[in-house]
This record gives sequence, structure tokens and C-alpha cells, in this order.
Amino acid sequence: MRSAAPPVHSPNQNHLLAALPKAEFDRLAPHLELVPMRLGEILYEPGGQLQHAYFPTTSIVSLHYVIESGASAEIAGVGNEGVVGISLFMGGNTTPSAAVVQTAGHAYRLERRRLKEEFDRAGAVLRLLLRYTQALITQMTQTAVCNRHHSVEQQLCRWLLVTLDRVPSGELTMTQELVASMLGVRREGITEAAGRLRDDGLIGYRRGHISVLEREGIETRSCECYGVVKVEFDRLMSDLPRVETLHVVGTSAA
Amino acid sequence: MRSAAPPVHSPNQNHLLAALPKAEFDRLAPHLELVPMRLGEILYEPGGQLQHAYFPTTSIVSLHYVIESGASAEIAGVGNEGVVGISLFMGGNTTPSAAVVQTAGHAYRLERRRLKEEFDRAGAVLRLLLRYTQALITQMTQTAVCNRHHSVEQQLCRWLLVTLDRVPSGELTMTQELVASMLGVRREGITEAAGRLRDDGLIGYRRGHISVLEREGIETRSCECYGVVKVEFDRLMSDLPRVETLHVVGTSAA
DNA sequence: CGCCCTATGTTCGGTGACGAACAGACCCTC
DNA sequence: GAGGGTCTGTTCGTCACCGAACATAGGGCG
Repeated sequence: MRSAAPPVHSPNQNHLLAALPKAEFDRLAPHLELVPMRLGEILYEPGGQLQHAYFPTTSIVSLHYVIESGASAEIAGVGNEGVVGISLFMGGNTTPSAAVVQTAGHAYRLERRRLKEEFDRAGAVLRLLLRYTQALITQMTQTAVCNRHHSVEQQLCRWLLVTLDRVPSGELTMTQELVASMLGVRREGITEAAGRLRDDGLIGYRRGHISVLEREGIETRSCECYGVVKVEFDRLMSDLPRVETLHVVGTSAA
Repeated sequence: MRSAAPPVHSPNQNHLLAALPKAEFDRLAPHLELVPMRLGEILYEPGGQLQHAYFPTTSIVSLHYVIESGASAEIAGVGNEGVVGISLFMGGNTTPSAAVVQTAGHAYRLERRRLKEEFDRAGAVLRLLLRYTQALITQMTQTAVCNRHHSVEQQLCRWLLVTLDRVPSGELTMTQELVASMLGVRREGITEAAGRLRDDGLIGYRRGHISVLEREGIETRSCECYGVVKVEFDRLMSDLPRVETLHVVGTSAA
């Protein structure tokens, strides 16, 4: 409690970990390792073997899919509400997707073996992870339809909103080029859409930084996909046997 | 064994059921109910409560997503390799998608309660269903990227191939209108693409029927997505503890 | 302070899909 | 075997996005 400065880390910052019953949390806590997540860092590549599951706290990870032509698209994002490494407990160990750090920050990671052990107890951890996976599937399917039917501007707005939920300050460190590759569109398309949003005073930006000025305006111009996923996510993750009080942990996990 | 005619039904026709160890299969078998699946039948609508899980044998079910504008897209198809009703065991009970019978046939259905019971034993059924879910996720994510980057013709070819894997005869009962709604494109787009394929001798069709004449040609003109999903599916479902001999069942399950 | 890399702004032609509209053809039903 | 609803064929203009190319500007680094 000595340093009250911002960079205080706790597994509780990750909603999944925070939602664990005390017994499970206490079993896992000693094995949670706080790691920095650098921008652009690749957690796994298509077919790659993941050694840890990552529970982001302040970082955001983007799950990407790259096709033969080199084109790609984000199929889902994972922030402090989730975990990277579904395939570790779903079976198969690898996936044809890639996971890249989209916003730098921190995460707690857990060895594959520990996660599997806990999962195989078929208790609260299993139920929580499956529930989260279900929510992730919702996000992926909504993305699939969004890709087909919504305009670049709508999708940019949706992307801004989900990112905003994870970066409360509204100050995003992000180039248009990166956003374009996330959405699987051309950089010029983002430039134009972002230009319109800026002209209308909804966002501001400069070289590598985007700041959201009027969230409500963005919501208006976003497609419905943001709201649909959010509502479904809340529904799925709310009726869990949730702990009322946050777990007490040491200054930072061992 | 009296009627050796084609319509002999067995749960073994569904790959998931066939892959169960004997003990699990025998526990489930008495509760499997053979049901006809009529074309266009809706198994569940967005948010609807599913009462049974369906294991298709000769039928094909399409998982659909409808957006506010009324536009829609198929996010995955389920045939005799899978099961409809993921959300029953993943938690949450409902999903924002819909399930519609795309090709008439049969399925074995299992009461929600029975499935949950078996799933909660945390044995082979759980592992099998999770592994399948992982494969389904692959299919969904590939669809998301395909929607973004591939042409209508490529997607039509992909769709023909996956359907063909489930309808060995190559004779599909299907209107262009229906195909269009599956792929989430205009009917005219399908007419044009199908016309080209017919001109090149790859398929034939008449009012409500499509026959695949040259599968290889279709494969050439399909995007990679078909192959990627197939390979990943085989990988995920092949290293399961598989039974060597098919389960012996009565003439038709009670 | 100035260089240079990289991010952003803007343009152009091309194209694939859309939306609407209508003609013809099939086939099921009465 | 006549009728009518549905499925298929075709056309037109429009638009969003693509791909390439190039101009400009920020800002980190020597």
C-alpha cells in the first residue's frame, strides 16, 4: 500500500480472474505471472503451440486471421474481460488464427499445464471459461456478419467503441494503418472515414494517436454490432456465481 | 433387419455419436430420439430456448445470423459431423443466432437435461463436444474472413463443396434464392455465378435443384477457405480416442 | 537543427456487388 | 390442361471499396 501510484497490478483487474470463487482463485494465484505486453508482440501464430494462457489486465490482444493472399481480418479482441488461449482447454492446442498485442499493457499468464489441471477439475474454472468462450463465439459471429454487411465507417465506429471500453481514457495509441489491418480494409478507407469523424468533431487524432471526443456521436454512427455483442456479453457473464468482494492478494502475485 | 431398404437409421450415422466410447454411448442411446427434419424448419430463433440438442444424420442445419436491416448470413453449417445446440453445454442456453434446416433428412435429438447430465460427468462426452466446438469456431472464423475478402463465385464454390461433403449424391435440393440467403448476397449474384459454372460444365441445375458435375473444377474455383476448414476439422476430430468398431444398436433407437 | 522515416491526405480509374425492375420459364395445383 | 405462384435470367445505374500512385506533414533521432 506504500505506492499509491497508477501502476498497481492485481489479477482482479481481469474480470475472469476476479469472478472466480475464492478457493479456485487461491489455487491459481501463486501461478499467475505478471508479464508486460508490448505493442505488436505475437502471442501465437497460426498453428503455433501456445505455452500459456494470457489474462489481460491493461493490454488488448487482437485475434487475427490471415488468408493466403496476405489479407487479414480481426475476428475478435480480448481485453481485461477475457483470456487468450481458448484452444488450450477446448482441445487441439492450436488454432489457425494468430494473436497480436494491439495495445501495450500487462497481462497475467498461466502455464498451460496449470490451466488444464484446473479445467479438468470440472468446477468453477471450467464453467467460467466455457461461458466466456460462448461470449467469444458471439463476438466472432457478429464480426462475420458485420464484415459482410456494414460500411467501413460503421465498422470503424464499432471498433472504436469496443476499444474504448477497454481504454477508459479514450486516448488510443494506434495508427490508421493498424486499424485498417484490424478491420481488414485499406488504409485509405480508414483515412477517409476517420477524416469524416474528425470533421464532425467526434474524434481527434495525430500521427499514431486517436482520441475519442464524443462517444455518443460514435455510437450513433456505429452499426448495431457493438451493442448486440455488448448486451449478449453482459448477459452471459452476469449470471455467473460471482464473488461480491475482490480477492485479497499480495502487493503483486508471486 | 427385415427392411434392408435405404431408410435404415442409426445414431452411428452421426460422427460425434459414433466417436463416443461404448459406455457413454450406451448411456445416451436410450434417450436418443430419431426425428425428421423438414426443409425450412426452425430449430431455434435468436434468443430462443433450445430444448434439445440435435445430432444430424442425413439432414443439414444452417446456423444463421440476422441483422437489423433484415440482411443475414450463414455463420456455419452442421451436418452429420456435428451437433446443433452448443449453447446448451457452453452455458447461457441461448444464442443470438438462428438454426434452420437447410437440407431435409433426419437427426437424433437429445433432451437438454440428458445432455447436460452427461456433460457434467466431465468425461468423454465433454471432451468430444468441446473439441467439436473448437472445430466449429474455426469454421465460423474462416467464414468471417471469407465474407470480407472472397468473391461471390468463390464463396458459392466453397458452399457447394461443404454441402457436397454431406450429400454424397451431389444432387442438392436448393433454390438460388436460398443459397443467396445462406451466403448473405443477392439472388442475382448467385444466378450469375451459377450461370458461369454451368457454362463451364461444372454444375447443372433446374428450378430448385443443383447437381454437381465436376467436383474438381469447383475446387479450383473455390477460395482456400473450404480446404483450410476441412484440414483443421480433420485434425481436431481425428486424434480423439476413437472407437474402432461401430456401436451395435437395435433396429432403431427407442 | 535538420534529416529521414513513416504516417496521413488526396486523387484516379477500375470493379464487384447492390437495388430495383421486369421478362420468361418451370412446375405444382386445381 | 389452364392458371398462377415461384424460380431463374437479364439489364441498368449507382456506389462503396479496391489498388496504385503520389504529395504532404510529423516527429524521433542523430
